[in-house]
Amino acid sequence: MDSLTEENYIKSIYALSLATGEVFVSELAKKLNIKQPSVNSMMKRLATKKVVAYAPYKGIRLTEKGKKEALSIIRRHRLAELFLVKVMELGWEEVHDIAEQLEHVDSKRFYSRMDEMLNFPKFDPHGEPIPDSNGKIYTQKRTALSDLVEGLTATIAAVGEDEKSFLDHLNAKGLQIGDTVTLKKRELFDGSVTLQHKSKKEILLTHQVAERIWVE
Amino acid sequence: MDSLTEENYIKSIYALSLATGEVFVSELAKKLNIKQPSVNSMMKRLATKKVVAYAPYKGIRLTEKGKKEALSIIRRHRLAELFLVKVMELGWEEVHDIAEQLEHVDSKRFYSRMDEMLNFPKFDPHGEPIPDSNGKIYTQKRTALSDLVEGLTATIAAVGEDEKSFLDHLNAKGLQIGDTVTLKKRELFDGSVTLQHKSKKEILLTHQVAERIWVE
DNA sequence: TTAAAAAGTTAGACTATTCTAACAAATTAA
DNA sequence: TTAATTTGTTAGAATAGTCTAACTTTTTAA
Ligand SMILES: [Mn+2]
Ligand SMILES: [Mn+2]
Ligand SMILES: [Mn+2]
Ligand SMILES: [Mn+2]
Repeated sequence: MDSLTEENYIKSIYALSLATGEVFVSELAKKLNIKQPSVNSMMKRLATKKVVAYAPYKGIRLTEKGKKEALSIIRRHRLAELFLVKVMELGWEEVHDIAEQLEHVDSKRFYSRMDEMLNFPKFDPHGEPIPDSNGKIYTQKRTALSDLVEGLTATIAAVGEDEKSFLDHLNAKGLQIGDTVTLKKRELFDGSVTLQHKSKKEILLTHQVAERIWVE
Repeated sequence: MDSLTEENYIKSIYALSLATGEVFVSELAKKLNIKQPSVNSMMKRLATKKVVAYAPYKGIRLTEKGKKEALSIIRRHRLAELFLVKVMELGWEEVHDIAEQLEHVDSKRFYSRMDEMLNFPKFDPHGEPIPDSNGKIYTQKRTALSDLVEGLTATIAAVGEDEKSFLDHLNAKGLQIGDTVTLKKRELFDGSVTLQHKSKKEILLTHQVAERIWVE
């Protein structure tokens, strides 16, 4: 079994390698807020455990075993987040930090009961897909709200971040998963967008925020 | 803040010192399944943190601060166990191991929501009192089923152990918290007892089992 | 194609936990 | 009240994680 620390490394490697399949020591170090030499020695350890493929000066990539483990951790994290929102009625902005801890709980029963109580859900409270128990995960290219064509209407499907500060911001703007928005105007100068919201209100979002909202 | 390891020491010290107020290095070592020198060095550390009062060759005792921390951990453990049984519908025999992990989750919200959902419960699934958020805990002398006078009828209030193997045994015997039993006969030879159960069945328990069941 | 700059490694050190071996104090038994 | 036996402590070592300092390789820019 992996330690909590190892699980966190694996999860981060998975997230960072989604785009290109590989990650660099420097990226991992920044993401985990630790120094490069620490990452370097952990990679040697994970390589010994056959979780990553790693050769000096080359990028890091998860092995099939490593991917399986990553998806299992992500499954637990997202299932926990949804449970906290649906069953325990916490806000979508306060569940990530708790799920960071619950994802390391070692108990098949705990998670299978969550899964049952939530009726085998497919998405977490932030719209992210929940891998199934075999590690299969729903994926499809998504459109960022910042790239939506002017004049078009779309539905908010997911948010690309679940940090409290970002979600507090969306709460303040009155935006939620499932909301329908129409892109009224995109400023050429700074990429900020003005939305027409179902609430009839016009909402202004900076590019930084709009690019973290996925629509379909 | 205390580490998970420190929390486990504190909880064990509390449990072992209930009777006399103090614990010995050897007892703690046995309970935690670690060697005496490890306990010794941890006691030095906890003494520095003012969690225990400790002098070489003298017993260990929790300070007021240590007791508060112990009760807070026990509260989280028991709240979690009850939540797992009442909300997640797990069996009383399978919740202890999960609660051992959940008790270390650092989140006021998580526990206050459990408390609310359970309507501020006073007892856990094993009949043990749940300390309130100020650390107050209900206590009263209890009678062991093994000490019940022959012929008397009583109600099972709690079980003194929540290990799966013990609870599986009670499940097999058909005994639960709240059940009314009459002590039909106590064998002088081995202290085993025969009960008349509400289910009309007669149940035979060894002394070892009967002394771990509290009645009132 | 050199010279910076960036990225990655090694070496050595430190904290948290725990262990074994060896020694000391306290308790128990003869 | 000696001699065992039990309990507790010290010393020294090991593993998991991390860090800083000092290189080494790669990459980027000039
Ligand atoms: Mn999350
Ligand atoms: Mn999420
Ligand atoms: Mn328990
Ligand atoms: Mn219990």
